[in-house]
Amino acid sequence: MKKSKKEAAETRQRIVKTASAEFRRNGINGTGLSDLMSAAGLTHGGFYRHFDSKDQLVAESCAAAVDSMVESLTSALSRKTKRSGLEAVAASYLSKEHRDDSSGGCPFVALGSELVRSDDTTRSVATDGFLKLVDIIAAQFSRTRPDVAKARALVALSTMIGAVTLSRMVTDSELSATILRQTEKHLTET
Amino acid sequence: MKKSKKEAAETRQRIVKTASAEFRRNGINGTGLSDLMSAAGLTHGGFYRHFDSKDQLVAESCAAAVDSMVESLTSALSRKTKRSGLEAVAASYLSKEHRDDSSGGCPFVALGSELVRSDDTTRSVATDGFLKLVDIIAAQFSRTRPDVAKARALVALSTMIGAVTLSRMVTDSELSATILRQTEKHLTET
DNA sequence: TGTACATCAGTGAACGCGCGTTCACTGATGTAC
DNA sequence: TGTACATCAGTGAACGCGCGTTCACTGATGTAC
Repeated sequence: MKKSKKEAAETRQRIVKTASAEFRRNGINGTGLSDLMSAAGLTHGGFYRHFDSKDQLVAESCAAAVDSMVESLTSALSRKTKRSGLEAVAASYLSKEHRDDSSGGCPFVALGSELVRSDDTTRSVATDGFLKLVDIIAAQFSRTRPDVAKARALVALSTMIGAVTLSRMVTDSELSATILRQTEKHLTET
Repeated sequence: MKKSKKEAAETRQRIVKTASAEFRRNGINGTGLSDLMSAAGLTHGGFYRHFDSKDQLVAESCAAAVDSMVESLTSALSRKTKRSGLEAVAASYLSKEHRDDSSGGCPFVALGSELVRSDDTTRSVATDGFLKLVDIIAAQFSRTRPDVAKARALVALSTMIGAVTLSRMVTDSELSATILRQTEKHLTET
């Protein structure tokens, strides 16, 4: 049953991609390796041919989720439907589509409080990922001193992460929409 | 071994209070009923004399955590060391003390992504609690129209919740401090 | 190029463990007469 | 007020279950000659 090196590498990639979505959908604690491997079309016994532990997969799938987020923001910026870069990012990040797409959305929202309790490797990966997103946003403040731009980006990202988290938590759908709308308005006006 | 009604009520209250801290410290999934009951000075078998399920305790301890947060903000406001109410709230909420006190701090930070996946009862409790905090902050914008004040409070709270979550997640302590400081600065200047 | 053999991706069963929940039991509390 | 009895808070052992991890095994792949 051995697969070729190429196939094995593809399998590994598929596990990471599946995990990246499943962890964001059900949480890290809420996703068992058995379910996860089934979702990737495999049996759970093979997991340890690719990874040393669940923690290692968590770290790698967190990095993958950040990468998809970088792509998403870059794509929102390239469409340029808004006046400023921050407006384009905010419109995309604070959309109902993002709120309703936990498995494809921002890992800091989907996994926020779980990442805080993760091991150092995962938290390092998350920190690097956070800084990547900060840089993308800071680059939009082209007429601002770099350190000020970074500070503004830091705060804008914190605001958006908090807002989407709350918009998902709240049971009142009108309140949920208000949180997104008012946050977008606030970021747009600043 | 039966205890008096008064003692039983005290025990129940003690379990909720302990749970409220333990859930915030280790997460909901990370806190077993057995450990929790030990922390409250009891054996785990007695749990179901007081609660129908773990979920019920989660909901009640979330409400208790919100109450303690209401107290904390009210106290910060009464001290009046700052120029405005929002500044007083921000200074307290965005302090290193709050960042480093997960078990005594804001449940939306400590449990954010877990609350999103909790049952409807808990999410309702969380929603009510969120609105309580919003009202406290909105009341500080006394010279503003009520709906505008509420909107501003909504955004300010989202910002603070996102910022403290990230300041706890990040592995770089300087970055962590920067997130808190810049967010406070931003809220203070607005 | 062809053959013999080592490698190792993937399978499926099993491991110990801690989880939430249940239950028989104890004995002080609270109630009925 | 005193006594007999029901109640039920708390104990400690046990339940089934799913978790992360391990392992013997299979057989196609990759390598050495």
